[in-house]
Amino acid sequence: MSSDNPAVEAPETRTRILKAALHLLEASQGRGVRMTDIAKRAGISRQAVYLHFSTRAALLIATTYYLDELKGSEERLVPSRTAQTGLERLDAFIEAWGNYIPEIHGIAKALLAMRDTDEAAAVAWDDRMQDMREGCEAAIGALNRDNMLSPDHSPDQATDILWTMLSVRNWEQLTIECGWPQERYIGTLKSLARRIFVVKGTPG
Amino acid sequence: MSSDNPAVEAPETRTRILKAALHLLEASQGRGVRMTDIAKRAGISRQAVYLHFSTRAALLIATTYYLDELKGSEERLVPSRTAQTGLERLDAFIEAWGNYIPEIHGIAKALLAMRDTDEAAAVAWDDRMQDMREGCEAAIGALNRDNMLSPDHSPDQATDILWTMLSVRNWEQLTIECGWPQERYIGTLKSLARRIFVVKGTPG
DNA sequence: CATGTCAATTGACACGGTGTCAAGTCACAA
DNA sequence: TTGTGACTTGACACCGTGTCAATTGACATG
Repeated sequence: MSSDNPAVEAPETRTRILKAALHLLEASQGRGVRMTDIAKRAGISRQAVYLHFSTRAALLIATTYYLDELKGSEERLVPSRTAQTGLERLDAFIEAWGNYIPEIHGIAKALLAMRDTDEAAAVAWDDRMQDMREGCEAAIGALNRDNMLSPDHSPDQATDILWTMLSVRNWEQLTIECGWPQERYIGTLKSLARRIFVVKGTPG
Repeated sequence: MSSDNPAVEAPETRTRILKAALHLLEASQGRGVRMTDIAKRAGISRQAVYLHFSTRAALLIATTYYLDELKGSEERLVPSRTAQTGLERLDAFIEAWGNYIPEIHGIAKALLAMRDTDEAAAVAWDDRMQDMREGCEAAIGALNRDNMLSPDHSPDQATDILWTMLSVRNWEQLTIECGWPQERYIGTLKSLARRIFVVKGTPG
């Protein structure tokens, strides 16, 4: 055993590796983190890392799960899921996901960089994005049930658009490249989403 | 001499390399194209490529200029620049750029992949994106001059948003991942832009 | 004809990063 | 005592980029 699955095993070292990876990825925004660096920071030899994770991609993927656990990615969605109206749900989802991005940005970027060359990394990333997409779908669906979804878009297309709006790349571009503070990012995305998806005028 | 600048030199081989690079990058959507492959397709040795381009990044950058020349990136902007109203200008710009993306996608993706690790590639890419941004700025400016820009956004912020909407990544996501046909991409982006940027109701 | 120059060739090599393998150490347990 | 399991060290293979030296062949100029 001793591999990439979430089996219970001597936790000590394994989690020390995950912590190390996480720290380095966050600190460097996901760029230029080698197996050597992670091992060094975990206080073990590079080869020992491979005793726990068969591959760099496997380690990165495991790191995302570790992160989710740490940061409670699930609990964050509660407000969105319990929202009464579609509008509230949309807002709550944008807020939950939008504020999660900066926390996962380092590891996300590293995974994203491997996506083009590494099959496993691609699958893992696409999985995560599929999860996120389900949130979008649910928010759009709630809006639709309230008869608040603009007739300009089918639910499917609206989901595609919201999903794209909320991509990690767009967050990067707006906050890092354009220099927007996080609050403005959240605020603007909420208002854009309302403007795009919510029916104009008051529904009959 | 014989390097990365656009100086005139024995064209034959140099352009054969560029053609080869272009072809491979387009065919593979920018993934997994090595110096060896390019050399082979150009019918020369790998080392000979370095007689013309000092570095892989330099070659990719030169390829973008070659592409622009081939596809007439400048002429494409004429309709946008000569548009009478801000609205027309916005539409024309989205159409011009949006239809240019699929043609540059292969090389764009390759350059984008190097952006994180290669300084020169990063600068080159950011340059191109800055050019594109100027188009966004001009379109928003024209809208503003017509008093058609929604008061929800300052011209600067509107430019940031349009620039982000029109990113290559977003095109990728909508067309490739979501499976949108190109026409729908163009149509939807036009209508989104109107909805986001154009003042609601008729201006007083 | 001799000379030089220039593009290109071949073959070898360094570097950096990932992943593998073999042998050895050290602690803890049956 | 013997094993077992986690870990170490050191060496090595693979890949792709970039470099270097020596050679070839064509073409031009004296």
